Amino acid sequence: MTEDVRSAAAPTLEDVARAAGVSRATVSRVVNGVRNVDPAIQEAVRQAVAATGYTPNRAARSLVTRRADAIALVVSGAAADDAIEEPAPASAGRDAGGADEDDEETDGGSVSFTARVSADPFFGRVVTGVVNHLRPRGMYPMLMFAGTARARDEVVSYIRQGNTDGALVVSAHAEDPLPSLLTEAGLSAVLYGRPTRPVRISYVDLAQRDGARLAAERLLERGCRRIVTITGPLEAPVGQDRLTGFRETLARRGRPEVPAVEGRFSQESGEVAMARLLAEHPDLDGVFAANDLMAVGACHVLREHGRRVPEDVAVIGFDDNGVAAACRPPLTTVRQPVEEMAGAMVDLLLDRLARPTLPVTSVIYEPTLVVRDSA
Amino acid sequence: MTEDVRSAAAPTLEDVARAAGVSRATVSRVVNGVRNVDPAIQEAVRQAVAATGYTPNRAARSLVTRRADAIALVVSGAAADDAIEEPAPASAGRDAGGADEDDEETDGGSVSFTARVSADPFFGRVVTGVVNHLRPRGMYPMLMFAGTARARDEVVSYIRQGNTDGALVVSAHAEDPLPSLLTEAGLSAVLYGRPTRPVRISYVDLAQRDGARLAAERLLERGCRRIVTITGPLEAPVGQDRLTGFRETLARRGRPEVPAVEGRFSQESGEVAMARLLAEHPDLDGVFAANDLMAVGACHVLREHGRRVPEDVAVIGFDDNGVAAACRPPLTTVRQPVEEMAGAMVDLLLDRLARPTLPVTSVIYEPTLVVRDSA
DNA sequence: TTGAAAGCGCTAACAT
DNA sequence: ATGTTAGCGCTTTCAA
Repeated sequence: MTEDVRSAAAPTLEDVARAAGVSRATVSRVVNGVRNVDPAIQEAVRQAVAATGYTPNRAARSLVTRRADAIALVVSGAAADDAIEEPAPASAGRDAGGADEDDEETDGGSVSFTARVSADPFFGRVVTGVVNHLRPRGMYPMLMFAGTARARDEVVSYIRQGNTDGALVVSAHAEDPLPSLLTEAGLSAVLYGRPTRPVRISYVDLAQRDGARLAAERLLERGCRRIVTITGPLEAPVGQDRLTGFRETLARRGRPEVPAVEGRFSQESGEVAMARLLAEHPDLDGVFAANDLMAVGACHVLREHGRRVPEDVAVIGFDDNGVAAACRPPLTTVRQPVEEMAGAMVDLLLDRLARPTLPVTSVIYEPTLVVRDSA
Repeated sequence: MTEDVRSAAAPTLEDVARAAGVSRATVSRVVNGVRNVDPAIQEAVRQAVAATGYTPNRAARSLVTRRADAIALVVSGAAADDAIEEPAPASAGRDAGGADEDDEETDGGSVSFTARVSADPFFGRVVTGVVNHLRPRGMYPMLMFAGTARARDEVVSYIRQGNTDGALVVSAHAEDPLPSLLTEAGLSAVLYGRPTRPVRISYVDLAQRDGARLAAERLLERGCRRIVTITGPLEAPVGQDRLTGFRETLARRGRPEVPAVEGRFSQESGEVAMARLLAEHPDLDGVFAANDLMAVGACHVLREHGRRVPEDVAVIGFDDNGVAAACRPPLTTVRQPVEEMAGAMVDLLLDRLARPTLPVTSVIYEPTLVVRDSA
């Protein structure tokens, strides 16, 4: 009973005020860094805060400020029509032991969506970038998935209710109604990647075409004569831009024809595309895959068809995720500084929240070519 | 001015009460599903809620209930001494373009920690499992990383301040002071994986030794004569348990000697370990790697040494992450139903929060062997 | 520059 | 079964 510091109810502004011999209002001002407070008093308050171990009650603050002091990080991206989603892969029998209701709660589409998300290191990089950049500000993101129309609506209404002050959204590479929904609802949001349709919304993006150009030039330098490409989903801006940039560069160098097969950014889709390209163009000697996962798939298929990488066929990926360095051979790829870009999203959103009048902006990063062994 | 439904301040309990012709308290009761409310009135209130588009203000509710209605999902796990962390890998020059302050804000250790986290699909699976299981309950987790002592302290105090009602913690496979800190602070938490030291805390785990047994039996069945293993970090329970289970089974079958090299669960560490095992035991014909990432690394090294998998050497992994199926050859592995287990963590925590008197419990899942081509 | 006081929207006694 | 009322801890006019 000597130290009544512990386990007592959390100290309030009132307690600090009493300890410092001032009013609640003054303490509040000091805590919130408002000017016009006598330095001496300021110091006294600080002491009292330290002595009492005071820490503001967020709920109380939110109630009056009408801000949540929290932001959402939503991984979105199913097509407008969720029926397009692939069915969950048939795998070995389910294990016993637990919450089977899980399957009922999670609507079909969502399963493959989240599987895709956890399979692509890209999302992990965005998430870590955001979390790390938010941490110094004492904030943590609420993580949400919007893989189905229903989930999307829930996310929007959750945010509308003021549970978060804004949203960071990273689309799973497909046309996505979420950005529009958010802005229409008057909510602050920042995107990773430019929106499909022109929406008045801030975003962070990579100069995709420049990246594709880098890849094309590298392949050309190596003297590749028969170059092909595995694209991303063409209904998404990333897919389009990488293809366009690649083709333009090649065209300018006198190669107007570039065989292309569309992939879905998964390793498997890369394998399928590579097999097809190989069948149609047995003489190919250079491949640009629109992301690393597909490039890895391409390498596997090439090897299985007896082609050596890079001796027979040069391969270049995109992203520079961990898989690129771990691949055999290590993948030459176009690096996208995902973590930094995610950090920029945070800054953009926080700025916007601080001054809502700020205009919508976008920041574009430049890609770099990371040369390893595959090309 | 006709429809004043929109853009007016959010409707409050008061508004609903007025619309329904009852008191605030009654509306509150209905909204919160408290008994003792006349069915007719209940219906009237519901109508009013729908008509006004009312939705509770969380801040106000939290202020009085003293619950945040939010939970934390913390990915933890640096060793007690953060200095142990590896330096960030030296890679190609940094790109221009942005927030360089990021490096100053993020202390050294954290970089490699988060890199490791985003590289292992395991974490992604936990996260998606949690998010998907929480969604039907209208909740979203606040995501935090505790890769350094500082980050860890911030996480603990954030939770202590009542910003979340409890925490789900998944340790990055190493001894971790976080569980103790949390319980000592009287906070509700549930772990993924049993704690290193016996702490009175609920957790969800896999029957690790059974999983290792499955792998051992498979290798034996295939007629492997010289079996080795690449373990996980031995200071972590997972690492220990998988090794112990593996050795015990083999010993019972008359193979007391099992060469083992310790890995760190990364692909690269798997490669290094495999190379060493190959050098020391050129006659090996069966490998059990304590996770899929290391198994993939092992496959690479084996191939580079001219060994065919599975013809010359059989390889078995653990986890059944996406990489296992994508590997060449597809990996035979011990499946851990990570998403389900993450869902179980959610249930455990939510139960605990609902009835704090509930005893600490643990639920153990059974692993299954997924046979593919590598063994 | 500081203090007094009025709520923010909600829940939970308590009274009816 | 329903209503009345007293705050939860904080910010923010408004006076002084």
